[in-house]
Amino acid sequence: MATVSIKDVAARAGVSPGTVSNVLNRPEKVAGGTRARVEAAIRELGFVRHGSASTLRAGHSRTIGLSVIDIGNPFFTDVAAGVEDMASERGYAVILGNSSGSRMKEERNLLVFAEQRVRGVLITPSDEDPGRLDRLRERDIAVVLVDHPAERSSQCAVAVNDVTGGAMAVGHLLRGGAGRIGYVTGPAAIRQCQDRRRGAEQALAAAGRDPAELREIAMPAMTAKAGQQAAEKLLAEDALPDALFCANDLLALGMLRGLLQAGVRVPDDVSLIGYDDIDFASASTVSLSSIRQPTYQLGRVATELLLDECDNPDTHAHQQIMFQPDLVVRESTR
Amino acid sequence: MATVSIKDVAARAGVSPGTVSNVLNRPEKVAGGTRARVEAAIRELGFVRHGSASTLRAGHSRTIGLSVIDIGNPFFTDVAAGVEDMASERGYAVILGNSSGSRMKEERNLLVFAEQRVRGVLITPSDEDPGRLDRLRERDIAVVLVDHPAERSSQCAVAVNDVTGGAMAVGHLLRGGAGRIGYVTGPAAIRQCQDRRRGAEQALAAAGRDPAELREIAMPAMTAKAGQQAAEKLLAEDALPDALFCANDLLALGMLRGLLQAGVRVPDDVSLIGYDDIDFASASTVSLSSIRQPTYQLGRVATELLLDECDNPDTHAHQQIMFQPDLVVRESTR
DNA sequence: CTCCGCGCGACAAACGTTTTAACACGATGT
DNA sequence: ACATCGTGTTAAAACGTTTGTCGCGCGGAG
Repeated sequence: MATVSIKDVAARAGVSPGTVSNVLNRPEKVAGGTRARVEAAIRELGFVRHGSASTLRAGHSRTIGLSVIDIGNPFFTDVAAGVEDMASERGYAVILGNSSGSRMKEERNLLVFAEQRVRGVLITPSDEDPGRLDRLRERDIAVVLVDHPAERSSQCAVAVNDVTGGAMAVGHLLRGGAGRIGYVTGPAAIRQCQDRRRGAEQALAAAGRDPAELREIAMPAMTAKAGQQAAEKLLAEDALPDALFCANDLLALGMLRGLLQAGVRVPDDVSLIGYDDIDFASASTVSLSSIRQPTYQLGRVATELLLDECDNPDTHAHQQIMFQPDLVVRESTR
Repeated sequence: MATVSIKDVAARAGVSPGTVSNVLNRPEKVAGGTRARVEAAIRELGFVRHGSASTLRAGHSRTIGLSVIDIGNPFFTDVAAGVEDMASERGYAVILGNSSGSRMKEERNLLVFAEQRVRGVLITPSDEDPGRLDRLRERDIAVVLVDHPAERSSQCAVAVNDVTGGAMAVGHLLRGGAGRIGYVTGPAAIRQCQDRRRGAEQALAAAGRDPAELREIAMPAMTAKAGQQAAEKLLAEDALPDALFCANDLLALGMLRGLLQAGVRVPDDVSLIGYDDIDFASASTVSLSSIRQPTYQLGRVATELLLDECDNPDTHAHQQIMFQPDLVVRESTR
């Protein structure tokens, strides 16, 4: 039958509703005996607090939103795992929003977050427009950028240095003797793609080469399928580069499949390096060299910053944290 | 400046709050001119409905919960994609809960769902105890089982025939001339593991062999890491089976890595087949034979059933839908 | 013996929406 | 001219919590 409310619990325990609420939210304020009686009543009646009522009255929820670009990408799954662990340690629930790289879907997810009155939002923005985020902040919703450097110092952000990562990747290719290098990337709006390219160009320059040599193959998505299409595109032309740097491992795995199917040998004909070092990178046909990032940590730390901002708004100091990536060499590069 | 409420909108548009609510929920009930005025006010003030207040008063939310066993497994990511697409087409938001195979976490996620007063729950249960689900139903929360057959006809369920799939896999191994066959599986509590084994045994019996021959290697998780550990376990013994059937592709990929590292050739020394046909199965060192399931469809259809049950509780007829799997032969099997 | 302070609970007023019943007002039919 | 009806809108009562204020009773200080 109908839902059991705080009133029913109060009646059963012989106290007032307010006291039940206190037991729930500030147990230390209520005397031991009373508390025990209330807790017993809660258990017997199977009471579960009405989150909406609580949110409505209290003005805020115990919920945070997480908006990612592609939940199908193991990189984001790992981040999400870190977020979820930290959030549930602190008693928060996570609403996940997947933008699939579509600005419209991202927008809609943020709307859902706003409607649910989440306490804060973790977001890996799919483009550089800060407007949406400002609108959230106007609504008293804390925002922490994930895998994206801060746009200003008045906000928290957690990122990994993508320029360094890009330089590591291409530096490694150059040390392997690569001549012409191709950069397989995703939508131009995605900052990670830009930064990794900048790093690649720096590595070229550092080796005394012209950064403009870098041949860019841009795809509309950063999935394995897109990677395979990039391979087809590349093969349709005459001259294959000596080495390919892919902006993430999914692209690289798709590229690898595409190349192998066409009889191109990796790394003998073409060196190939990815980015993210997802689990599957080491399991692929030719195991994939890649750039490793502290993914799970990224999620955990971002969540910690967000919850600190929520729970201690006065003492909170905004932080911009930048992790460093690592080069992982496997079979796909000379 | 606090949040803008329906009252502010009403004042601005010169109507009563009730009318604004009508514009929001039953636009056809309000006259064209008024509606336009209200909509303008909403836009100008940047009003966004307070979901909690709405849920509180209406008695139910526009939210469903999705509880999966391992969001790190691409199988579930695909299911989740189907769920999310269908849900957002129908105006529902999805709260994702990942149980990581832990009963306690599953329990906690269901509690969060209950607190949020989700309209319904999609769940791939991590064990066979129906008690939790009954408790949800008592609270008027619809439940649809995903990738799990119904326990009774008074509920909806969407599944893929795992017995058939298991039989397909082992039948294929037998046709390849396999002698001793090993079954690498996960926790005994997971039904999929049991059913796939039953199918495997049926295939053995059908080939005139003793089902008891099937050598079972059970692991505590169904991840790539567990698969690699299974390989180590197997290699520590004397006699390797001729063929291995892994209960999912992650186990199979881990097993593959473990075997290759030890110098075992696949499929020459050992045939290997997985289950789920995740994207990465075709990209692995030796591309993986597997059993394909209509994953995305599974999510979509399950959500459709759930929302039908929520939106048309009277006319809703419970359905149990069973899809059929497909055999995908690649390089890892003879 | 009185008074103050304090710990513990009760009371009641919100929070922002939905929804029901009632109402105003023209149009329609007799 | 009157009753009837339909359309569009309003007023007000919920929904289940949280929280600030207040009151009670008890122990210790004066």
